[in-house]
Amino acid sequence: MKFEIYDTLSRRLQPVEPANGKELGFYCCGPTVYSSAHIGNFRTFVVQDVFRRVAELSGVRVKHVRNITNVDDKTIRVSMEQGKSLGEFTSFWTEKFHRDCEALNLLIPTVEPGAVEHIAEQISMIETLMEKGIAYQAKDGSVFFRIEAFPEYGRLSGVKDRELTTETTAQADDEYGRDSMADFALWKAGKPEDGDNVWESPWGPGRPGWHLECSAMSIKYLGPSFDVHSGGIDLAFPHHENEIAQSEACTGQSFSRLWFHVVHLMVDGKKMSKSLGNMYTLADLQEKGFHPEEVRYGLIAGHYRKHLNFTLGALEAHRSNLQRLARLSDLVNARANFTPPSYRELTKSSREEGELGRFYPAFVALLDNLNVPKALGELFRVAGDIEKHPDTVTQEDALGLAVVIEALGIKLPTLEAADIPEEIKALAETRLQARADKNWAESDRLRDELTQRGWAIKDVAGGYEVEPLS
RNA sequence: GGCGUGGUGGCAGAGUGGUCUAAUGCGCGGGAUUGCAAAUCCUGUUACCGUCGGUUCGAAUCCGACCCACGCCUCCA
Repeated sequence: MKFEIYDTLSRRLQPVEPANGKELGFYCCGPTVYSSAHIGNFRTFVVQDVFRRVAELSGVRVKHVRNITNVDDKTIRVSMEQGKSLGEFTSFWTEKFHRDCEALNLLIPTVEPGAVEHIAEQISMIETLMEKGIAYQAKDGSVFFRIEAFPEYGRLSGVKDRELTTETTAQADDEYGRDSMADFALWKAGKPEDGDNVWESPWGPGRPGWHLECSAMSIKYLGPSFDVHSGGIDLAFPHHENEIAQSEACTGQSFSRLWFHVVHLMVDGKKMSKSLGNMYTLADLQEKGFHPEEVRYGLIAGHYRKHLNFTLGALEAHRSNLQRLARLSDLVNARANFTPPSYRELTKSSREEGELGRFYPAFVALLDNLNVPKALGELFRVAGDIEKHPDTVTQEDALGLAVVIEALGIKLPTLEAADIPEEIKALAETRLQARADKNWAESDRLRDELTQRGWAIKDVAGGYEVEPLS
């Protein structure tokens, strides 16, 4: 079975394989670093991470490029409001983003270029487009891409003749002096409110348009024509449409071969929005006592091409699933006398049927357009069999489980005891004695006290186990 | 208005012509265990698949209409 993904461009499943036969060029539109990314943003990044893992575990080498948008209207505006330099401001949020990525067990991209470090490349693309007569400078000094000059425009999103259909176009012609309202900015002329955040260019001081950075950086690191480009569904139009137009017009070659888009996350059945107060960040959820692994599980638990309804209740359910998987993994590895190889090690070969034992169907579900829910179903179905008949575990089962868990990027909770503070230990010991004395009232009182202090106690044969309540 | 996606049990979420009275997880019921719990284990939990028609020997799965929800339509993943 080959890895296939639904391609927005051709509107059908397409095999995921490198055109050059060696390495898959994979570009993801990264975050704009002006605040904490929210879980909706992370749904996209986590799905892209699973995509990469599945590709690598099926034997495809991946060059993963994900940009950081560290110069745009918002980063400039907010940094100015806070009286910080753009660099200082965006570094802060970039680091925050990296910490969240790590917590969510995202693989680090092969290259993570920042827009502001690639202004020269962007200017060079604009120059080419100017030479070809596809770009023009408007009266306010900005440079625009002439959509008329690119007849293919609209292929990805199916949007055509947009100026006739949008309401916003009817009003407000020409604040910038564009030839057509549909034309988009390649270079934005500097304005007084931009402060020092302007760069020199042949068209005067200003900054690159947002769409351009992805074209410039993907072409720089993956070449004019590469394999896969991905982002949130909202980016399909206009961002990706514009990327295709400017890139292909500039290089004369076809841009990304495949496109896959991740559908938006809903929270409690509604679109996330500031006014509804349901725009969770990872930190928000951690404050509520949830672990990043549970959040990751929640973000992949629905198929990426459908709305995912994210709820706190579901998050609680995931905790027990993760614990069950951890127990299963221990059981399987012990039975098969198997030590799970590292992720790196696992990606060194492709996966054939038979090699993954009973977990092969779960992996196949992932190869089939990243069907994570189906994969989880298959995973738990086999889990049930194994729990009932542990003696049937094989080497292949053990490898299969390891591969599937790595493909999903699931970090299993450790089953070992956490560090227990002395006073908690003392309470537990006292309770053990009370139980030995059959002093149930005292024993229950001590259990309540432990609970109040945030610890759960379980009685096991001849002793107890304590663990932090989460 | 244009383009697009989806409506499956208490919740989440697979399933795209027959083995579907529909996977899986959570929840819930019963039992074992426990001083009582928790955790764990066993066991049960019969959704007719938005509505109405149509095609077919046969549809959750195909077609049509309608209802509803959601997304994109200039910088929001």
